[in-house]
Amino acid sequence: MSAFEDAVLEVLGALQPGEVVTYGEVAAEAGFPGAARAVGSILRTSDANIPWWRVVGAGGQLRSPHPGRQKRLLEMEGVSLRNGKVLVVRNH
DNA sequence: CCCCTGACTAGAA
DNA sequence: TTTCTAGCCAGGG
Repeated sequence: MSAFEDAVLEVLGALQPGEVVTYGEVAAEAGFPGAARAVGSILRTSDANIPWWRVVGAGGQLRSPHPGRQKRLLEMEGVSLRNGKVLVVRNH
């Protein structure tokens, strides 16, 4: 496991229900600003039990390969969506 | 070391 | 508003 993956998993593990973050934010908080794309790679490959549905693209877009499932999971946690986008993402 | 891929982004057309 | 382009980073061949 790389230090990068470790840091990212830690950040994701700290997320609470209803808390949504963007790929870029996760990368930054993990200490690798600019590695948003690499964060996506981890969600795509990692087998770890991580709350992947709480990670969205910039602007609240659902970029996962299963937007329907993601939307359902988010709404189940009380996150409101509008046109397939999350309204409030943790902003800078 | 080179080249390509992708659950990313910001900015220009 | 939608589409393209050019940077970005970690992985894999």
